[in-house]
Amino acid sequence: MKRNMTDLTSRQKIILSLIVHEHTRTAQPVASKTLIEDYGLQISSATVRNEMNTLTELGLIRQPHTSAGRVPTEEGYRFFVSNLVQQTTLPTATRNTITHQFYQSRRGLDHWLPLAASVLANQSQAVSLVTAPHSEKIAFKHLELISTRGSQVLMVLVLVGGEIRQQILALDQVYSQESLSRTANQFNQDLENKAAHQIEMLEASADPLTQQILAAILDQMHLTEDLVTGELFLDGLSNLLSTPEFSSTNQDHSPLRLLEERPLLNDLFSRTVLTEDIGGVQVLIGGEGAWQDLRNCSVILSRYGIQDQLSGMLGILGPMRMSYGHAISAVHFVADLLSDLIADTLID
Amino acid sequence: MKRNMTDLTSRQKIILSLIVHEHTRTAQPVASKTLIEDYGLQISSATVRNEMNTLTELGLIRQPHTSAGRVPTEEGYRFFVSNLVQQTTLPTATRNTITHQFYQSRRGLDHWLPLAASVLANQSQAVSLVTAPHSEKIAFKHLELISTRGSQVLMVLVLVGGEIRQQILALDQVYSQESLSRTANQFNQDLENKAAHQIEMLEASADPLTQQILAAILDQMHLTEDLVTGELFLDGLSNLLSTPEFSSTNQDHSPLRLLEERPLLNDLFSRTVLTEDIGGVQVLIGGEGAWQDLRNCSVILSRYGIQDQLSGMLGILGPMRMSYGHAISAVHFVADLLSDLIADTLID
DNA sequence: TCTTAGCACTCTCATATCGAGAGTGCTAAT
DNA sequence: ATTAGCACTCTCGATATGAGAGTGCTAAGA
Repeated sequence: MKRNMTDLTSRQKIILSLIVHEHTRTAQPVASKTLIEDYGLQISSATVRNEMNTLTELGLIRQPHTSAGRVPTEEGYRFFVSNLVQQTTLPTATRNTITHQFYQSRRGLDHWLPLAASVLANQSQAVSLVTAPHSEKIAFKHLELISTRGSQVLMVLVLVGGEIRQQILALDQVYSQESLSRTANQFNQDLENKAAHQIEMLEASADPLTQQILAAILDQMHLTEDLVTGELFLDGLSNLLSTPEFSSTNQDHSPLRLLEERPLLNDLFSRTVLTEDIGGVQVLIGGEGAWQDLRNCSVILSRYGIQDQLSGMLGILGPMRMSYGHAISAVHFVADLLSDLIADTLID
Repeated sequence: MKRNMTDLTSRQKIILSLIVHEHTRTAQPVASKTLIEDYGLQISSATVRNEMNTLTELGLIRQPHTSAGRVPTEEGYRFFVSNLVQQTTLPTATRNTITHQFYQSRRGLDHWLPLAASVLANQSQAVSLVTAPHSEKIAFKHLELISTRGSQVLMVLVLVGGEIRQQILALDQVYSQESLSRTANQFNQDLENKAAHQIEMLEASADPLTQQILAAILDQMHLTEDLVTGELFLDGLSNLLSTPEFSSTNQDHSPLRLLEERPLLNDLFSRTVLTEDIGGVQVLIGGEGAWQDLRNCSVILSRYGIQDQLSGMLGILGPMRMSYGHAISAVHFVADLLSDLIADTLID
């Protein structure tokens, strides 16, 4: 039973908003009296209680026990996020500070991604996660073969989009750096911008070195890989742990399992933001029935990068009681910022 | 007041060992009766109590309150680790399983390091941490310049040891891939195996492209960088959190701060294993007075890699109450294993 | 019909009390 | 030196109690 805008009077919306806001602040059930005192409502507490009753019947809030204040339910948060949350943009000062940090740091994803994680964690006071971006269409850009010791060779493969793969190859015999370079250059001429299936259709060479390298290249390109095979940047773990939801005795660390187990993360990503276009922010409240581990958590995710070329995921994971307005803005802003930075340095 | 082997009778040593063992198992204070019942000691509980008294006076164990069993003190653990811990090698079956996992996985650090972290976490039931290895003497091995878009160039710099640095350069004008390759090849001939200070002494070139690239190379090589600037692999966080020490209400998440803040980690590393030769395992119990954050934790660290060439750190962080024998063996074994693997694929 | 003052009612939480049980330290006997 | 026996101490869970918070309901007022 999905509620929409029109099911609630504007006063009910205000009260729900205030409950969410106050509960987010204090982590305590919210009493009718608190509402009129702290927010200066021009109605009596009895009226507020009546409205609360209605909201409770609608399943948007609940009382932990008979004589306690109210707490938003999962549904309540969903309604709030869908219909009531405002301020979809970060304060200008904050935006400037963050932007500054990015442009001040050394150029390159290896600095930007941890920074993004750190910014997200600080802004949201939750755990942040950022995956390295991943080429969407995997195509050959450049190859380099570096002789190391004996028959061992370091292969550096650059894909269109800028992803770099490295691998140590044990070849059948010792080759000179010269012949390695010659072979690499040949590949660079022949394979530029070609995808794996195009490369496979090319005529096979008789040269054993070429054969071995080609096999390795295709091998690397076929590692279509899950989204989070690459690096994953986490930050703000202590934020999550110091939250009352996790400190209380009824310990439940299952949300953290999600962060440690790549398959779970992959599942989460592929069933949410992966289906979205870049730029859209998705909010998952309480696991949405699908992720038992996220029972008491909310996740805010976005894809970033360049559509159809290079993209990654970023987002935050926090207790269900969180500042959705701010958190969503932060995720949105950082995703856009990273996308812009990547666009500036895209390798195509 | 440092105790050594000879300060304790052999029976006292046995009792201390048993207390450590039992407490590690149950996380509870150990009673004299438990000891004789569960471990079949041929003496009475009263005798055990007398010995316990002595050990208490020596500061090796303590009682949480008047009528409770005994718990090892920090000092007690230190004595145990220094003098009593046995079995410095993992069971053969375990060793084989682990080795198999490594040789079965795809070749390369990017697979080995996370695997090492995972193995350590599983074996120790604690948090594991593994840093990517780092060249000890930074020297030029190979350079590649790849034209991307406009005046932007992707620079891939391979250092002796196999470390790969990449950077996007914004050059003063557009250069053809051909001239980029020519310049790169020139560098490859001139700079092979040279360290930064040797490169600086070379005669400056008048060519603007060469100048820009050289500056970027030196810039990268001068990033002497802290040890853990590179990737850091963590695993087993949930192990630590599900431990009674962390679940209890007297929450203290400070140990986790250590894992999130690079400067702290750097400090820890540089003041411990960095001073050791590769292969030695260091055990820090209760922060050893220097790290307040580690008050109730123990850390077992080792350096791995190739002496004077390429090395990284790995280890575990767990509650002070841990299976030191097993944990130390695990750290030792994984470090050696990684060192061997790296030796096989070293780029020199 | 909507609002609100007033009040009884319920439930939590902090505090105090209590007894059982665990485990010790000590003493005296072996 | 060891140990049986016992008094003693302290924790911990159970039980009781009272204050206070917050509600729901009722009846009066707008």
